Amino acid sequence: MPPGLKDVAARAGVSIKTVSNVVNGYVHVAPATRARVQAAIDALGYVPNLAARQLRSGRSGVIALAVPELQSPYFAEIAGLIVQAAERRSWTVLIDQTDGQAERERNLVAGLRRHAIDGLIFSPLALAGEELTQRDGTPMVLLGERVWHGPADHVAIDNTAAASDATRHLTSLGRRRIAAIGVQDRASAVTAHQRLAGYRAAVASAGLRTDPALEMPVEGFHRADGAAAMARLLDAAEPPDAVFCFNDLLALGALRTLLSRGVRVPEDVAVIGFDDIEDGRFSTPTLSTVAPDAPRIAQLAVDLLAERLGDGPAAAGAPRELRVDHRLIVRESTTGATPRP
Amino acid sequence: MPPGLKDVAARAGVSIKTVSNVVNGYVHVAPATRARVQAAIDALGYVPNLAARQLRSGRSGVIALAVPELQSPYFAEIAGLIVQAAERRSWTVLIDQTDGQAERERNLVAGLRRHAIDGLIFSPLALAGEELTQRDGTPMVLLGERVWHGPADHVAIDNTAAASDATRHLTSLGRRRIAAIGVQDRASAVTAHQRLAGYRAAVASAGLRTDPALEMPVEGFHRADGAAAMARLLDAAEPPDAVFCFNDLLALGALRTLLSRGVRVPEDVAVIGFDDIEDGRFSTPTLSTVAPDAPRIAQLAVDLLAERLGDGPAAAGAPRELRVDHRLIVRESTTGATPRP
DNA sequence: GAAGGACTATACAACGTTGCAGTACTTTAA
DNA sequence: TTAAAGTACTGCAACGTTGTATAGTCCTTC
Repeated sequence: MPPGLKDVAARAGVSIKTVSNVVNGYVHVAPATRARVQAAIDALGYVPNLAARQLRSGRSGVIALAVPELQSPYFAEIAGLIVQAAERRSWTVLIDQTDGQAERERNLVAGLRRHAIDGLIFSPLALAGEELTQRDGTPMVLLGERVWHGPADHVAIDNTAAASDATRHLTSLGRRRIAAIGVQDRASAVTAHQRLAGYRAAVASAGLRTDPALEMPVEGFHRADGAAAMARLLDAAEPPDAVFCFNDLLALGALRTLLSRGVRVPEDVAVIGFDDIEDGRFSTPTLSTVAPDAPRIAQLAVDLLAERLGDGPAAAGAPRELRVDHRLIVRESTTGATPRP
Repeated sequence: MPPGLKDVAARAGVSIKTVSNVVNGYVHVAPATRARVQAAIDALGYVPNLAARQLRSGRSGVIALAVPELQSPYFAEIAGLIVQAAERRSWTVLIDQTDGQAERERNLVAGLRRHAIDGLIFSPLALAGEELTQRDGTPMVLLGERVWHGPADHVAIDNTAAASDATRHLTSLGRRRIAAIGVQDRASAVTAHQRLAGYRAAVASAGLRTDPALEMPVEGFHRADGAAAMARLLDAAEPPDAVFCFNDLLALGALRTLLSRGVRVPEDVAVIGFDDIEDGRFSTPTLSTVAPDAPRIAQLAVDLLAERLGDGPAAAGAPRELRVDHRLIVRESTTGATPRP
């Protein structure tokens, strides 16, 4: 049985409440008393019981982070960064994997964990729009989604602009038949819609014709999906001379198909991805991509949540929409080999 | 203010304890009463307060998983699998990233989270041996480490045998100068030591001479470390004709260096890794590797913890050591191109 | 026809913590 | 000189839940 305030109090010869005051850094405690209590705490190895503290205060010090899947390097990176940012506020992060299942996402939003968490940082995949209304009062910050006048704060890059940047990079290299891999029909696939819109805009503004045959739908956003989509593109009547993939995993899959069929990258087909995951820096060829400012996304998400959780005046305001920078990273898959590392 | 048992009880016209009994599925509740209580629960949207429950029962329903880093695909996969396995027992998993820092690992073992978690699944990197003694009573299961008569259960593959299998695959292809990438000096790097031992054993049993110049040390186990180590090998007087990398990330980094220098894989240098991460199935060439039975590792770790947490007789027994299977996966990086996918 | 058992429901006390109110003493201000 | 303000500490209640004890009812069974 681990020691409680009671045991510390008995050993130090003070009341329970005084020990509590010492633990919580209350100012009006005589130095001598404080030292005595602290000695007892150290001697017994007292650690506050968080459950009891939460029961009293209503705060758990735990926030949840819900992502579609941790296996995806981009989400793994975001998760790591958010954990770091939360640590600076001495919060613990509970990571929830939704696998993109609407049911699980709905549970989260409905507040399944209710009492257990103080706030939620959520990267939705299956849900969008009004479905994302947090039913109970738990503060929520959304990642990577622009919810149409949604009730929650959110942090995201400008997906449309970023997709345009990537596509424009391809047109600026003189490519004429530029394919897109990553199209999704589902109304909730907002990110895919935005990237498609950005792609189309850039294609059109380069004076090229958009061609439905070049817009490849995918089931998921994994390497296998990218590989399969690329195979279909190569088997078509008029194969593309460049591909914009909606994330790096798709791009790496596409790369695999191209190389295994002897298609030269970037000479025959240029490839650009999205996310700047580590894999793309070591693939052959290395992968051009669009890099969101992930550390900033993480920091802002945690900061926004902190504001909502604070007791200050900013706690309850209108939902805020924060935009984070992105930048184009040019590597071998679009411009060819660079000098050896 | 969310409703509590009290509110449900008032609405259903029963005592608080009866509601508690319904919630916990106690059998001796009259069907009519049960229905009335359930209706009240649904109407009010009652959700049990986990903090209060934990305070009473001492159990939080949360286990912690501590891994060096989530960015590493292997750990991300393990984490996902453990979360799934834990879910079947309706446990929540709190993921802790140690970044391989001894200080953080010590904190975990010392029981920093004490009251908050029921058990710990731990993949140590910086700590080994007696340092891994769990100070407070929290049950712990270790992953991937054989702690010398350590006090905790652990689950691991036979690293030495697996490393031998990988190396033997290279010798069986007729390779004569086989390098190893991933050597680590630190006494706590048990996994690296075991894989090195397996490598040496296989080299020796093939009648080849072990050569210190072929055993490449690394700082970490990332792509960049593999790339740098491979560069050093290629710059040496007698470059190898095959490389066994202690994990797939190192191998992918090595692959990058080889290909960017125009070295053919596997014709000039064969490469094999360890872990079977998804990246290796889509790299060019695809990566031969050793695949631990990760789902089984996850399942066993959770099962062991469950036994320790159970009130049954098995709760307190001698530490157990469970061995999990592995298998060799041969792909292009050792045997050349396969028919197109 | 009475004793024993199964069934249904309740009351009360804890789990460990903190907010609030209160006591006793000391210092400052009018 | 006395009221007011400040300091140092204590005691009690409450957060929401569940284990134990208890009490009444109904059904067996000898």
